[in-house]
Amino acid sequence: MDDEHGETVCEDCGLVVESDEIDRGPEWRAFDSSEKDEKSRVGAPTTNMMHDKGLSTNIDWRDKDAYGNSLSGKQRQKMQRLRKWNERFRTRDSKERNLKQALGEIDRMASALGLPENVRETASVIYRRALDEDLLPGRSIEGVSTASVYAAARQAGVPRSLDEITDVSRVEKSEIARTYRYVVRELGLEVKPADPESYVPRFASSLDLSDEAEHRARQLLQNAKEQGVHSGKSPVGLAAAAVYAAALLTNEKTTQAAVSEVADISEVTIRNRYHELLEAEQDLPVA
DNA sequence: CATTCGTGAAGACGAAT
DNA sequence: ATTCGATTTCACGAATG
Repeated sequence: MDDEHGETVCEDCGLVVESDEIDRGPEWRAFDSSEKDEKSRVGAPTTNMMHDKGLSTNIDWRDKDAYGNSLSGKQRQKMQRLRKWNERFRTRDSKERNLKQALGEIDRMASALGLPENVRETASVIYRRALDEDLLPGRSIEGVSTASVYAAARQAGVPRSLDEITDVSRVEKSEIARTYRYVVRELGLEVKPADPESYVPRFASSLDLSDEAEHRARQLLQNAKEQGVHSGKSPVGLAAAAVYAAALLTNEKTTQAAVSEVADISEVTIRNRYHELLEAEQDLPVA
């Protein structure tokens, strides 16, 4: 369990046990002149995710030690080497500034979405690569940051829907989607279509459903998968339908409206899908 | 009364051209 | 850049319990 970000999250499945707790941390700083405040100021302070982990240093050019004494020849050479390296980092200043800002955003969004630590790290890595490959020009830092989080969450098997991502991001959905596709393609990232099953725990949890129902939902999905019932269908929709169907099968009270609410999927879609799921279930008797 | 179900028109998206 | 096909959504009314 990890509750350092105000949420109690199951480490391996990403299930959010307690969600609406307060993430106390300092107010986030202003980003730039175009800072459009309003929504989502829920970021936790970042220490270990700073762009350089707080290790950047300034090295004086004089060959004196902290007491003002001159340095020996050996020491002097050592200092030269250090300066060289330090300078090397400094010349990357513009990129570093981007990184710093982007990582802050990534951390903020991941925190707001209750994503585990490893996802943030993955997102950071993706962003760094994007930066290294000069994918930034023409695209907003915000957009790429968001896309990185989206991709990272999917790769880690704890996907968040595009809508959920959009809620905590500062850019529009269409741009996120566009940037995401671009980044995935350019970086050759391997992201399989989201697995509907990975949404199940979260939905079931939000609806207070039994473990049995949750398990049932998974079965329905696996079943559907084998029969190729999905394909072109929204993974989130399938997950929502499976959860609803499972609730019915285990006689637990839930309405389409409730599922629709937590999954952010229309009732109509849930209806269509869960009919398909149940049909698939019949054609293939439980093994 | 609440919930579920089905429909048809409209929008969004991806693929193909 | 536009067109096409499939999917999802919205709004509504009917049926079900």
